[in-house]
Amino acid sequence: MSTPSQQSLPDILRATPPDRPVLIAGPTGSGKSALALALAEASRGRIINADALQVYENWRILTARPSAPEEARAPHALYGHIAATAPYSAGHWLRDVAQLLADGPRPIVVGGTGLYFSALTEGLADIPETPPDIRVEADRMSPDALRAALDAPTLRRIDTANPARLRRAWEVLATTGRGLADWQDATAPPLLDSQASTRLVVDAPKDRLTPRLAARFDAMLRAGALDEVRANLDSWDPSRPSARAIGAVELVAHLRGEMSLADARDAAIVATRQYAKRQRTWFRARMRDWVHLPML
RNA sequence: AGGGGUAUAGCUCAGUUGGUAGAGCAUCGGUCUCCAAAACCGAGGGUCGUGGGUUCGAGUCCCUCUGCCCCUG
Repeated sequence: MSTPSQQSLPDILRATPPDRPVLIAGPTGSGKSALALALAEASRGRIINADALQVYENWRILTARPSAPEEARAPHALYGHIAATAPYSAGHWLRDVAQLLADGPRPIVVGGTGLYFSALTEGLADIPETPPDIRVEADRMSPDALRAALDAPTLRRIDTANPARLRRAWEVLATTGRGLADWQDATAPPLLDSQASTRLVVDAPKDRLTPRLAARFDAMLRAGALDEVRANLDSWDPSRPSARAIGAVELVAHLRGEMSLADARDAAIVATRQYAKRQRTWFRARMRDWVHLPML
């Protein structure tokens, strides 16, 4: 990853008082982590992870988590603090962040998970966690059955063609007895005041990012990604949230002899590219009023 | 060299008794208030290897050539 130029950093710092929170969003491989680190070093801030997969303890190489030497250069939080077997979601993350914002050095929230940033700056309905057994039940139900059980306001609001959204809505209704739409209407103000924080998006043009993503995956392989995946092989469970790391399923398939390394590599790179596209779409549509910086 | 098979979208393949082509994946665009590196929605893309022939009409039948695969020498 590239280091931010000496020119843009002072500009950013000048615009941000010492205690002002900084948010840095950007697609994978856009160099946002390096920017965050430089900023944290220069302003004695604390880097807070906003990436759904970098929270898992078992993936360091595969999720491009900051290395130990990098973590030593500035305080880091919410990196690898969750066990591979544990459930985690936007709600967990927001609660973790709330504690970190309560006190401590200036927060520099950096990551690529758009939903986490939206939860932080726009709010997230404070819905109780769904118990595992309810979730299992939802997984077993057909889309039609889920639809039939939902309340009208929620059905009107969600994408009823999306099984994941149907399941989520049903889980909320089943555990709380209250419709998802109703909960969302009661969403409390966001944890972070957008006006009182510096919000940055690193724009990464497709033409420049695509070759980088391929090179980065190859670098991960050279850095020992296969060994990292091998260490997860015995307890591998594809249904776990931590199993969603891009490249994990592909490399597991290869280690099990179901796919050549070349095919696994290609598939992982394709998945990475598709992910970056979704991130770009989110940032473009939902972060219009953020400050957009060009990728370095 | 002889025999057989095959050649349809970027890739892997479907195309019924001849009526000017479809799918999955990829690509491109979008949606998304908690499994979000997830899930979902939409769009573009093919002179059907070449040249002839039969026919009102050929991806579909016949012949030529070319490429690839298998078998035999």
